[in-house]
Amino acid sequence: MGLFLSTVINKVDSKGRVSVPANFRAALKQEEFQGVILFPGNTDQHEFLEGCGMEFLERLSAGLETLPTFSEEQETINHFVFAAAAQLPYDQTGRIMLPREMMEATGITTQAAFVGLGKTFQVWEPETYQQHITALRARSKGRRPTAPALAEAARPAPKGAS
Amino acid sequence: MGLFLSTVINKVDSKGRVSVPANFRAALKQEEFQGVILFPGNTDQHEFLEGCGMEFLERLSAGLETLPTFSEEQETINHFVFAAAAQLPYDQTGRIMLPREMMEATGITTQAAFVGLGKTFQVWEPETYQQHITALRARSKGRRPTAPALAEAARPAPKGAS
DNA sequence: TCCTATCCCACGATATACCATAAATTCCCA
DNA sequence: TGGGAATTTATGGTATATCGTGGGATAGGA
Repeated sequence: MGLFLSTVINKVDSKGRVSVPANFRAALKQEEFQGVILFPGNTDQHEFLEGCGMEFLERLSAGLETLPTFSEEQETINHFVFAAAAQLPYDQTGRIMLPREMMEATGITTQAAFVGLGKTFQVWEPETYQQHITALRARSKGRRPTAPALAEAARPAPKGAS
Repeated sequence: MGLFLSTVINKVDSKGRVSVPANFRAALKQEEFQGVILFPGNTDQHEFLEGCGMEFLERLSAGLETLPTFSEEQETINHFVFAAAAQLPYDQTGRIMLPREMMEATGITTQAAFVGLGKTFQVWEPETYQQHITALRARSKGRRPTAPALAEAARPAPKGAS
């Protein structure tokens, strides 16, 4: 399964269409549903969209089944993720249509930043994202967040682990 | 899996193309994706690029899945590694195209130094790298750098156990 | 009917494929 | 041991294909 990598800013036209970056589409090429899933990102301030492929959602759903059925926690996630999600197929040139309410919630008007985060991605209004990433950087100043994680990955074993 | 060894300086042409050193490519030969991944090295001062193969990133991604989905910690690392990463396939002669913003961030113009670091490598503007290595040398003056005992590393591998 | 979503084209920018050359290395055989 | 010959590697230029983008046509639903 491919990973979503790098950050791309694409234009949103007057009809609400945006090109999904070609490498994002490539990461989802072998999936059955040809398109992406978007749902509101942060539950407090809906300032960005979370995105993924259909298979990821299915895995997430499977993970939620470990929580007690009808528990408040499970219900909360169900509402914020599944109920609010939009299943957006590509048109023939690889574009999707952003639902109006998602554009309004995120402030996206003429541009959208696609931010690859590995198994998922995010969609932001570019300036809002810039502020977000600046804040993130300031918070982790001095620390090197990548170092411990890389040491983890460098370990020889995890290939066949499950 | 091969290791990235030695330091090579290659030319960057007017289109931003650079040859990945042949022995680096050999280290990634058996990987599915024929190319390299680059992302900003130091998060504070982006003066060099970190490089690796796709499988390395996939293992890193798998490691991050042990963190809670959508957690802040996971998201922070994702932003610094995946969002800033570029997936660069070789052309038919083993070259990659350096993204413009990476060249600007590192000061790379006409030359790039590929520095093998074992499981990963780095890409520097040659003069900047020279300063860096000089500083490193000064800092370790008199001391003698040591590595973890080899016996420790050999232990987890049951294959050749005595 | 009107509105909106999907399809169908067409265009410009740019990345990728395809060539060709030169330097360096390895290989082979005298 | 030395001197080519054949490969590999790095590098440069040109052509082709892909991607993002825009606009118009068509179909379907309210």
